[in-house]
Amino acid sequence: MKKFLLVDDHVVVRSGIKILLSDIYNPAEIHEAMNGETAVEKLKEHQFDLIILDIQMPHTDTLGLMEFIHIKYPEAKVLMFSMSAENIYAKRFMKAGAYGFISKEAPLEEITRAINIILSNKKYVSETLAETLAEDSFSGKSGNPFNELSPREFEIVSLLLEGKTVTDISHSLNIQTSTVGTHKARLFEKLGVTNILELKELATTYNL
Amino acid sequence: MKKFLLVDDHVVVRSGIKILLSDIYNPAEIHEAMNGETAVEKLKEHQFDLIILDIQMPHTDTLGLMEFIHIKYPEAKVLMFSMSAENIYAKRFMKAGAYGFISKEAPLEEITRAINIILSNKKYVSETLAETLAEDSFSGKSGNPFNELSPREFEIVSLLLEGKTVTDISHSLNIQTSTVGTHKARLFEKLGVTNILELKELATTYNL
DNA sequence: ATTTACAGTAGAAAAAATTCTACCTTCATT
DNA sequence: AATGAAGGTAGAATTTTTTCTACTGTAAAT
Repeated sequence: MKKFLLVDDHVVVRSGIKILLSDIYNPAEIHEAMNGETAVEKLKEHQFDLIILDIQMPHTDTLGLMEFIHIKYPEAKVLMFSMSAENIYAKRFMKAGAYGFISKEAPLEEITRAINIILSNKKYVSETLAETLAEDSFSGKSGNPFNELSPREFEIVSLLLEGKTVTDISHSLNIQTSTVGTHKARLFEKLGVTNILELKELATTYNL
Repeated sequence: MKKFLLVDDHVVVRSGIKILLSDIYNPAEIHEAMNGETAVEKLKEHQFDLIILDIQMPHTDTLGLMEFIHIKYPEAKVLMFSMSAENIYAKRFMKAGAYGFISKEAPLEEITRAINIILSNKKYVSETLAETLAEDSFSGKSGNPFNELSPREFEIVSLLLEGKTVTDISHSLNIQTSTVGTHKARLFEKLGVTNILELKELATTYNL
């Protein structure tokens, strides 16, 4: 009998996945956790075949949890479940050892397919995500994306995250606004973000 | 037999509510819609006892939909379902004619209770929300600064928080960028913030 | 009935940010 | 020694945002 762990803070979502799961695997042993803490407890008690992990939960560092599971319980396969579609974090979760990444908006069949693929020990990623991943597996990038930044870019990203404007920065660094602008554009490109809010979010996940 | 309509873009959420519902009312006729458009079609075809409406759906103006239902089908009672807890939107939806407002984080019993109360023709609000509503119905100020915003300002603040630029907003709202700029400046002033990151922080504090 | 307050709008001017191109360095690789 | 990639810089042109002023309608208040 397959053992599952659902980690999500919403009852209705857990219930929904539960029936989906018991439609595919019957009988199935399904455990639930509504936060990271409970999830860790459950992990101590059982050995799961599949963990379905919601990406956004209050008071929970999901990326950290993902890494923890990968290191401590490498045999447990994790499917990340995200509210928003192709989430900017997908890549990072895959690198942290997730077996799959899927959006809650996905049709039922795709979710089912993802679960089946993972249970047969293969990784699941959507087509679009697969492309993105393939792209930089060549360039061998890994780990914290902020490490890719040059010293100057890092300096600027820090000021940007403090709410400083391009002009502020150009003054305190005694360079032209266009120079700051160039750095900013390059670092946005490197980090794969398109605006300051996304940058902030990314920085938060890497607790910068 | 009771007739229900579930409006939510996530399959798993709909499934979750569905089993919850059929636990309480059996038999029950349950219809589903994954966006506003489909919901409107369903409304033409059936007369529902209860509509459960997710507050955040892409490509859907849920507040507008709520108002539409209230005007066009005043006998249909709507329970708003929100991802985040005591959400700043709650009040607006209640004013737009919703019969209840509940968080997806709420325990099962509370969701059940909410549904039952509404089906017996009474309004349901959580204790904390009830307080908030009572509070500023006679004493002007409430703690939440977002309540000071005008409808238009609120609309704009939401888009800003999604990372939309002033120009984006001016297009989607069909107004001048200078107009959006004015709204933005006024709302920054009202909220006491000076940049988008502070705005985001404030919004997070108030669970928006 | 008149005033006052607020919300929504925008034109014009000014300021800020972005984009594009390009010029130096430095440093590693062939 | 030569080539090339990457980092830091900026001028110029362009686009976007901000600021300031001001007109309008509606709703509450005197």
